[in-house]
Amino acid sequence: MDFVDRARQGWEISRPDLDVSSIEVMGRIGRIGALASHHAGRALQSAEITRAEFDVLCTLARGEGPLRASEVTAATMLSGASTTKNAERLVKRGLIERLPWERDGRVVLMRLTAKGEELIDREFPRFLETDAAMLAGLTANERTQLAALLRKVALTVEALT
Amino acid sequence: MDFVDRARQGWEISRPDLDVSSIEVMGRIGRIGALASHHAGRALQSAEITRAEFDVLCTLARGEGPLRASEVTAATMLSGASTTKNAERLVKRGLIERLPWERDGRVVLMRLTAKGEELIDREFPRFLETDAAMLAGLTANERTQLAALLRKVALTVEALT
DNA sequence: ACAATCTATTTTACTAGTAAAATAGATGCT
DNA sequence: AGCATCTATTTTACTAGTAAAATAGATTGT
Repeated sequence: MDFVDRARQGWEISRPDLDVSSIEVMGRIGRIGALASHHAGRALQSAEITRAEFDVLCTLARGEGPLRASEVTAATMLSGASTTKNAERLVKRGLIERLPWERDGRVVLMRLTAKGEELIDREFPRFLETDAAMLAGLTANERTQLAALLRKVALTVEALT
Repeated sequence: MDFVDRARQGWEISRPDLDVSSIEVMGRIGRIGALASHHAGRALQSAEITRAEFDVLCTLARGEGPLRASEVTAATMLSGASTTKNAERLVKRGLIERLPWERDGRVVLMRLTAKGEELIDREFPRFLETDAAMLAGLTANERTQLAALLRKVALTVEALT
């Protein structure tokens, strides 16, 4: 009995006429996402960094070369204002640097510093381990299947504007 | 090519030694969850209600009878302080009411008003429809499979404290 | 019974995130 | 070229969420 089984049971009793089957997938995605995010947040406290800041660093770490602020905004799914604030905090901590872009003076490029790279080298593998631990209940085959199904959903959802 | 395919490609180039396969599942869960949540938030603007407030109302709607504030806190995964604030806003809008519990004076019970029930009757089916639309790319069989796999993950993750 | 302790919720003080306005640079049209 | 328009980022003013302290009621041990 997971959280969604209990929720579904509740709806069955209070609104038996509704077809709530979509929560079997979407409700679990929301719940697992929130739990995983809380977990990661707690794990990152030792690095004195927030989940959002870690997301920014990961985005930069996996990008080829510096990224525009707007690219970071798109990847993190936060507002542009948030990107400015996160960037300020990360610059202050010496984890990233901002550079102008000579081809367009409006653009601000963001890049990891050596210290930022180190933080990712240290924290990202730990992050991957906790993520992997959450999939411990599945066989390799099930993981592949699950990834493929989620990929289909992701493509549908990303297409909805 | 969804968001995670691009992220994975990035890691492959910048950190080819790391096994980032867990993001195939966990990264997509996070991404789909965030997109779905943004979507729902936008849809609820017409009802002048936030996602968090809607979650509180749904929790109460599917519960049998009034729920304790602490039960709402557990279900929404927000802090107790947030439950107090959300409850205040919802009481002010006449969508819920707070009652004392005679068996324990510390406890505050929360219950939907008729107006709150109406809002759920109106908005929850619309919410289910958008959720269902996100699964449009899957066959009925795939949906069942996906739900079963996510259920396993949910049970693992919920067990991690 | 009553002091110490525990528990549920609220309050306080603060941090993070946002929408909309402001700023500054680029582009297009004549 | 020059003015209107568009675009990228930052600033401002505000809302939502939180941790920790405060409050108030319950429980336990003597």
